[in-house]
Amino acid sequence: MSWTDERIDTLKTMWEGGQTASQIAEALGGVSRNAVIGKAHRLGLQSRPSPVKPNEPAAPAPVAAPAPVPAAPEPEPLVAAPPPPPAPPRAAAPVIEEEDDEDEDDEVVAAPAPVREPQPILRSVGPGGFVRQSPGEQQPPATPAPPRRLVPAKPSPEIAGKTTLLDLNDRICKWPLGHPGEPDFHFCGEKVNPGFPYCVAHCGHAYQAQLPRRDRRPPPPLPFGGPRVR
DNA sequence: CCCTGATTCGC
DNA sequence: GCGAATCAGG
Repeated sequence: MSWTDERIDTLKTMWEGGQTASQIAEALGGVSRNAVIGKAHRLGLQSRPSPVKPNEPAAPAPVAAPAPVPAAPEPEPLVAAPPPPPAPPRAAAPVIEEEDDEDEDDEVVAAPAPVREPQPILRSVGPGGFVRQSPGEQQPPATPAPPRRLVPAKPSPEIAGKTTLLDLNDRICKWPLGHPGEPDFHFCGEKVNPGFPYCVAHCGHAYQAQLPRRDRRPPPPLPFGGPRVR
């Protein structure tokens, strides 16, 4: 990944908006926290209350004086709807993200976490084309009116015979094929390489020796069938 | 441990 | 210019 104007812009906006380097890195995708910090400095964005460095006086302690909070937490729209000013969310499909995949999970089960998103909320789109959600912006699961009776969901025909999420266990390869949300999204399902979450073949893709940079070869194939093409 | 940003330095 | 490694504080 390179620093395109667009990405630099996102970096600036988020950095100035008070997002942490980690958050920015994740939003941008394909870069590390360090990369973000390094770039921020090179851009002259420097400074910003560092937990390590002593800070200028002047500003009254932000911690002791929390801003008045509205009685009820305002429900945040699922899709970023930042007030007029700041940059719009980056809705564009990801462009060939390199490495970095990390665990894209956790997002569903997140507990009530302290909201720490001050300003504009920029989000990225995950490898599967889904919109990422920060832990702080969970929508309490709406409790829909219970249906009159529950009918067992029948698997779509496309998925017949495929390894679905529900079929996963410790012994079968969890390498995803296709894109989450699509009707035929499924998992490899081969017998795993013992001790690994993937079969032998997919382990070959997932784990690669860390070579000196100079000697690194091709961009590793991505899980999720690669970036979505629209 | 986790997190944070700052800095260094080989590439 | 880039970012991993490292440092140092919370």
